[in-house]
Amino acid sequence: MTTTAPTRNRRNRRGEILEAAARLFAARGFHGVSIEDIGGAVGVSGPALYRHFSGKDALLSEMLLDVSSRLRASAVAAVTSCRDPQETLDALLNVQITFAIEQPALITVHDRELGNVPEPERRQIRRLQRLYVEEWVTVLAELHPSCPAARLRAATHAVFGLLNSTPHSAGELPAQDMRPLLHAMARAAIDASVNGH
Amino acid sequence: MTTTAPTRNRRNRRGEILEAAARLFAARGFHGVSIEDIGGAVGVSGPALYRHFSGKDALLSEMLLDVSSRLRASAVAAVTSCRDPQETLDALLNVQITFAIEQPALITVHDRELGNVPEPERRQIRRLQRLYVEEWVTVLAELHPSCPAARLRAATHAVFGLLNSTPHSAGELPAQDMRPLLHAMARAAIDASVNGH
DNA sequence: ACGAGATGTTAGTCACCATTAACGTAGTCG
DNA sequence: CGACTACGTTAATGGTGACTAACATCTCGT
Repeated sequence: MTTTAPTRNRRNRRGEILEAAARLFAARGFHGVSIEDIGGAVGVSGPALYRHFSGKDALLSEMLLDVSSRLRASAVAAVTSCRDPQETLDALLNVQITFAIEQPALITVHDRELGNVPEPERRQIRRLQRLYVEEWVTVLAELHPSCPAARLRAATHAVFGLLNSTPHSAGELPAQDMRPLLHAMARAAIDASVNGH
Repeated sequence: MTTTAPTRNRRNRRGEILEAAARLFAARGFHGVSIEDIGGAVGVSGPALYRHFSGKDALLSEMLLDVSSRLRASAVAAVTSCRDPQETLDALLNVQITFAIEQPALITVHDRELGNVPEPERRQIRRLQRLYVEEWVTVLAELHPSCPAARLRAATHAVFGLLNSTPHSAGELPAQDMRPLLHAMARAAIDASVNGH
């Protein structure tokens, strides 16, 4: 019964909370979720959260900081491990697709709730997001040097919108089919965005 | 001086309120905006809103009902006024692009805040949204009869994500360039989504 | 001019919610 | 054995916010 009890019980309360909070924030928005709700979702009640986080804001900050760091880190890894820009672009697509499919709640919160993060860490998250976008723009610029950067940036945001649509098409298609579909659509959209440049 | 005064002053308070509320809801989320905030944004203060709407929920309901009705109506118009499915698809793309570029706040609220609409009208909004999606799926199915409907639906949602990215790439590109860019990307993405079917 | 309706205003009221206080209960380690 | 730490619990507390009440004002149609 109590096989992994000591480790299971102690470890991961923090993680469980972050996960439950992400799901709730994605569904009802930061202000639509109470501390009590989050506690309830992991089986403890209310103020127990303050044993793990200094407050609701801090919880959100940590969540977004974690997401944007991981995205950026994956992008950097993709860029440094590929020779060919084409190959790099594929790798970047896979990073974003994996994230969008495996962590839809986090992706949703990531692009909706930045405004609720208090100032010190807000700046840092924005910085990471900007750097992430720039990884994409740099690769695209290598592939299409004559295309203006503003256009590449707009195209990049559009592709993010496309890929992050997964939460909306929730149960429509199995992940196994969704992945190549998104990849193909995004590739085609990117190619079209630089046509004539 | 008082040319259009009587009409201007009296009429449109309602409209002004809906517009201001849309902007605020898009920026900070339904629960992040107070009645006082909305009133302040149109120069009246707080409870004056209850002269125009029965409550905050009703305000949101009306806003989303209006958006989804307009979208669906435009889609129906596009479908009935075109012979060729290709032409119809172009018209649908233009509908969504126009909306996304001209009413970014409404589009944002439209796909984030449905969860905060109370039950009776929630169902109706969902219905309109579903019908709108089905207009797209129907047209796509005519163009690619062998492609499974689930795949077309997922592709449609992905295209919406792409087109609705405008609020994110806010000032990047002038609307004049944004429009053809989005059109080209969406077209290409759609074509890619049915490749091999 | 007068009463009605439409539109605002300010001062409650009541609920909800983030956060803190004060108080247990285990396990751990000396 | 103790204390120390990690984690929870149930009561405040204080602020905010939706909504209501009571009280103007302005514009009309008559």
